[in-house]
Amino acid sequence: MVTMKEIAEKANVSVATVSYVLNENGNISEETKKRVWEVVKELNYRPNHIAKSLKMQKTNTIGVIVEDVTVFNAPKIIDGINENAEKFGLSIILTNMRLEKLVGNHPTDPEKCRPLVKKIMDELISKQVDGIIYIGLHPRDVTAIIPDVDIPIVFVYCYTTNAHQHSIIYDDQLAAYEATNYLISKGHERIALISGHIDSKSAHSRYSGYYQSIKEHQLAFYPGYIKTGDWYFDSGYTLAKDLLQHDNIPTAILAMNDQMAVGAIKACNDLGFKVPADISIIGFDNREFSEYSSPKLTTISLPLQEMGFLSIQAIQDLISGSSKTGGKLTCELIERESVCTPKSMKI
Amino acid sequence: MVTMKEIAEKANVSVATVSYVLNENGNISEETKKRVWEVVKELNYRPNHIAKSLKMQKTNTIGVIVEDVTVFNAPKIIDGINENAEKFGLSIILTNMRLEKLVGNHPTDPEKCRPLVKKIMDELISKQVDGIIYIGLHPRDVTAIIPDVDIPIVFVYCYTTNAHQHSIIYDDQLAAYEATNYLISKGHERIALISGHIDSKSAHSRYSGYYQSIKEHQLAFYPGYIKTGDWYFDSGYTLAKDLLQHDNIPTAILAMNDQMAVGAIKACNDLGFKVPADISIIGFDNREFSEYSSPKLTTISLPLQEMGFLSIQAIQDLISGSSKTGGKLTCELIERESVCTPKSMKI
DNA sequence: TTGTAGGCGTTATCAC
DNA sequence: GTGATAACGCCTACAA
Repeated sequence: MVTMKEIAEKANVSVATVSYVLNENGNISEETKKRVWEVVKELNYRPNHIAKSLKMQKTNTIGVIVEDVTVFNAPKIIDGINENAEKFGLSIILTNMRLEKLVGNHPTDPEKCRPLVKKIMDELISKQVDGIIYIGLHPRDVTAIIPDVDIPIVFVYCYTTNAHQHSIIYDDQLAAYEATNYLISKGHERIALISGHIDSKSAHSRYSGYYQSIKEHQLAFYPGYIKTGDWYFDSGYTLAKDLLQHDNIPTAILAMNDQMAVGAIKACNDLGFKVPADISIIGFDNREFSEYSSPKLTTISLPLQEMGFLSIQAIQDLISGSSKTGGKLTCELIERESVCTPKSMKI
Repeated sequence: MVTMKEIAEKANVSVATVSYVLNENGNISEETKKRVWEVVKELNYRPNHIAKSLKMQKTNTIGVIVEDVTVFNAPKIIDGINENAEKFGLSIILTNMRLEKLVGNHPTDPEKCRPLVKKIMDELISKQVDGIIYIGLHPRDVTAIIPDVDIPIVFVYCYTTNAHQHSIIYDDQLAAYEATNYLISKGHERIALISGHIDSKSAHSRYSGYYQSIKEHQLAFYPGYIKTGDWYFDSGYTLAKDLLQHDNIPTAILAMNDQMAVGAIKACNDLGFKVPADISIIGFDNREFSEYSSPKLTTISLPLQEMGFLSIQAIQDLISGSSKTGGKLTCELIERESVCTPKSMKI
């Protein structure tokens, strides 16, 4: 490895001078500058960030902890982080907890997770990262999992109740509210809901949004229209069948994720209902496969890339001590082919 | 930040002694060890990896360059990297080139890419990474893109002709060969192929595998059964329609990726052919959505996680100078619902 | 305008 | 058994 010392010798100056010209501070004559730069190019010198970090007590590096990279939200969030990190000249050390492999789809047990997170954070702090971004597997309160460390942390796709830490989340309730509004605006009055696990924060918020819209439009609320699934395809399939095999069939179904929505589409097909002619279906999450269903699924897109992008801004704010505004991000409705005006409304 | 010096003072020993007990080398009395450890716990000391790296001239860190994290292959490869990196005690610095955003789906222009890669590699080398893993967007020769640097590099999901660098790839030809064999074993004799871009290395290899199988089984080779698409859903749809609206309709279609396979399924449905009863369809890549199609798509699974896992092994071999065995990884056939025995064979 | 020297937190050599 | 002390590569007062 070529060092400043070697540059200095070859250019007949001191290391200090080399440092000055490299960092473009200090008062150095054009003459010397030129000579130093020539040697730098010639020897293909690359500054040693490790040494610099040690001296400066700053690494310009952010530790990113992902609960699981293979989960659908992670890549886009990471992409957003990268995009903005580059603008700030920050590097990313990525640690993947592989949580889904470790605990499966079960609710994450704080007692098991905490030591894991603690170990990873200690490691990151040892590496002198300037801050940490923590990307959750699903939206939930992770306060109980996070050890008490003295370093800026920003949570993405999950949140904490610690006031001095920031959380970047999106507005589940608003999204479900708008999805329901959209259905109503198309003329639907009998709208069923296929929910995810009832103990899930998201499911709860999305339900609230649905309910809010129904009430605001003074539509009848049928408890029988609320079905609770488990987020998976099969539950969407069986619950939709349920809905379609009883009296008072709904004209539209709002599913709380795309898997269940696609399952619902299959149920309709199997039972001889056409989507969307006979029944409209709307999903949630805008997963990649929602574009490949027949009909293509109308759904809600989550602001994942934006969340990643903002998390870098937030961590910078935390590091530099400037105050930070909160606020939830909003989702976007993606209109495709699985929703239309109900039959009864048609001319 | 608490340092060894502070530990030393509080424990009434020298820094050297602290170092000895922390690293468990040197001959230190149990007495002193105990005293030092107590202070370490008490002050919650964390070693400074930056200082250590500087001294040891080794960071135990691998730079991972991903051409695009949001592309389907990346998360699983990264997951494999993480899994094995943890076992070796290695950290990962992740850099995302975001290539797809920058150059789109066009063939990557070496003249544009090279400076980009050069910049990223210089940055990584400045950070003193012990080696670099480069994850490609799609399988291709990236030799022209890679600057000449003196650090171990392993390529994943792409390859180079440089002898001193390793590439981790899977066997496209074998996979297509086996997919075709599978169709033939089910009794199919008229098997059409929906190919990707003809200038793609993968498309070429997969075609070879298909051809090899047809020939080995002494089946007739109809050039009219070979259709060239562009990897997207729509091309699968229109090309399958082509195939089904002319004479001598095939009994099975091998599509070179899942998007086109799903497009082909839709074409069959629209034309009144049942999948798989009238026509069998097999895809490639085992994308997430292949599980949500109706019928569920039979396809080829790529060993992505394994490739990531092995890349860490390979980079370690390169770093430690031990020789390394090459060899392509094999894919796995995922049997689902889109293939069955052709009608003519049924009782 | 340039050079000297101290120090960032470690490890390791040598002396005691 | 333990302690000084010199690096590792860089930055930056301060001196010249």
